[in-house]
Amino acid sequence: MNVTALEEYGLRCAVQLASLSEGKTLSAPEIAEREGLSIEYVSKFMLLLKRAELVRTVRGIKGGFALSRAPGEVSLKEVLDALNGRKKSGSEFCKSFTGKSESCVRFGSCSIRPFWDLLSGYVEEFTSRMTLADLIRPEEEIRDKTRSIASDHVGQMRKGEMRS
Amino acid sequence: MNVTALEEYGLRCAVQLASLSEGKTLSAPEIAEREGLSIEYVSKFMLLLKRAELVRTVRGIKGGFALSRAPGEVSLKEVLDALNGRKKSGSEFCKSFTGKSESCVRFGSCSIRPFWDLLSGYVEEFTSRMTLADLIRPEEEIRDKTRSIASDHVGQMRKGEMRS
DNA sequence: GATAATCCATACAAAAAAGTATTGTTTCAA
DNA sequence: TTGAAACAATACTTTTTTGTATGGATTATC
Repeated sequence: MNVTALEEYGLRCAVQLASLSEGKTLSAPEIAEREGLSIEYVSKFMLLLKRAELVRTVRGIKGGFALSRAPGEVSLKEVLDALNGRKKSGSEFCKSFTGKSESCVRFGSCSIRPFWDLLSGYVEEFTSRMTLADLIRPEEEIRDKTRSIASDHVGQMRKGEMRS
Repeated sequence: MNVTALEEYGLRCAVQLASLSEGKTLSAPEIAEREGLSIEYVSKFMLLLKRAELVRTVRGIKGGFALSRAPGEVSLKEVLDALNGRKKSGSEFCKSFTGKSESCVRFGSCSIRPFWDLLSGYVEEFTSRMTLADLIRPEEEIRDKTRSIASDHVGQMRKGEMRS
């Protein structure tokens, strides 16, 4: 259960853009410098984010990258999904669920499915509600928001219980 | 943010052992059959679990594997850690924290560290408290326990707030 | 325009993960 | 005591991920 390089570095690059003032852009060399990554590698991430339309670009000399939406409107889940290029994310946590049911040996009665579903449910909610804007705020505030999300999640599980 | 093959398949094999009655063992061919995996592959997982002393083995014909402790005493975190062989797990979620601080470009002020820490804190708590015995109980009960863990987690974050 | 700095795209190389094969050791049972 | 079935260990192959290199397109500036 780990974070891929693409996710980690790509997200960090996206955060760099979040603290950019309106109208400005940041070039790949600048981002690479700030994050200690190669320019080529950064370019690769940014291309993925651009294709997902999370980032807009200005070409030519003096060009660069900027978020195409306000940082508060971009969830971490969107960024992570874009970087993973639609392979697997969020609730599609486990290999037992690659889309086709044959990929899961005991699709109907997978011993670990309930576990994954419950864990990934939280992860998905957390990443969906946390935005790029949140990441550039003081740690204390990130913590507050996390508590709020976790608290809501408990509430949702209670509702689910009643429904059943 | 994905689950490795080792984690998924290895955990499923461990769960097979959890529903085994006292004194019995399950052979690699049997586990492989039940999980739809190759015998060689299953053997690989089991070796890791044995080395972590989570599993005991009986050699020779009629041999096999069994949990070395009661299923309720084996946390999923222990199993997952054993399968990952001490690479990275739990709170050491992100690549920025591979042990040596140089591996993180901006160690003191990593933009995504607070986020990872908060998310992985939940994951760690969840996997630490959930046991192999839990996974073979009805989904409803797994859900109940999850809610309980999540609820405690919110409480702990509140305490953390007061402390600061 | 020419030039330089940038994005764009894809191809390539290296490393890690996933999965298989093989060889050896143990032990039951005929 | 011999054969078969199982664990033990490691080597090997394939696939995926990670990271680099290269060639082209775009545009500000001189």
